[in-house]
Amino acid sequence: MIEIKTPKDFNFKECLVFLGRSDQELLHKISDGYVFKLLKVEQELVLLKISYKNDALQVEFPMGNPTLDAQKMAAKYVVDWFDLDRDLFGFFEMARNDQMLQPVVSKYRGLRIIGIPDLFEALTWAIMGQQINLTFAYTLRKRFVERFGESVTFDGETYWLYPTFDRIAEIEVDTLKDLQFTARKAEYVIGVSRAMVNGELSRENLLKMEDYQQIHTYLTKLRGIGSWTADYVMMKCLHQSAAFPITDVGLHNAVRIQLGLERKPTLDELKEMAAGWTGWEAYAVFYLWRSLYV
DNA sequence: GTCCAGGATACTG
DNA sequence: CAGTATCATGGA
Repeated sequence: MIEIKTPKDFNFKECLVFLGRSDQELLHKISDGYVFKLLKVEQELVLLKISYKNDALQVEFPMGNPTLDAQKMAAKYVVDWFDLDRDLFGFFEMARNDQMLQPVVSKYRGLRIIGIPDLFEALTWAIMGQQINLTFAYTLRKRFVERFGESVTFDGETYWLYPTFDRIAEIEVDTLKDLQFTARKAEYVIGVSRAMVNGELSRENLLKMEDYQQIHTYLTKLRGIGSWTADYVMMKCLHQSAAFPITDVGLHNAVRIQLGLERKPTLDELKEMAAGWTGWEAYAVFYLWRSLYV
């Protein structure tokens, strides 16, 4: 077992609410306060059993202890997944004086952006979610994972890995259409896979840029990646706290509900509301999304 | 049956 | 350049 110290403002229960938002989720399981997550590190399958105790995440390895290197990689994944390296003080200070964020932040304080550390997963999940409702997006993802992902069954439970880009790079559009992807989405997903096989597109390369605008411009040049998808990926995978998917329908609904509006806010109204969020847009959006899950 | 979903692109005037 | 059609299915 390893122990990962959590920062001062960390609320595991709130993170669990987010992780448990879909009953079609198969990339992790939540049971009795534990999160189970299968990873492949250093060529070995590693099952994590994560809980929270004594201001730390406790990570157990039910399938047996992996090598020390693999344990380190797993710990890195967890830090990344729960955004543990971030100091949220600035966000809370900003939100304190924001009429819309204040109640949301006080309600869910300690929630962190639950990320998607794998770039391929972040990009393709975002593509799957374009234009359709979340329920159907999860249906698509479930089929995608069950068809192309690797799995292991342990103690009566089956755990899945997200498919890899080299696997998807070699399939055809029609194969994804069978899973009810639109032809366009199938092309986008396969296109992204092939760009990653080339090595031109990688998380490492994107993180080297370390400038919001440069990453955004690079991503939106890829077919199927518009502004919303670029911001979503920067927010969920690249730790860009200034990423702002301002056209997001979920954001619009959350704002409408928070402000008691009968209609959705306009783009100009959103820009005005968010004027003070500078540098914390991603967290503002994530907390507003959280407000939609009861 | 109608309308809208965690949008993006191709086409039209 | 802005506006419109298309995708393709599920859930309310």
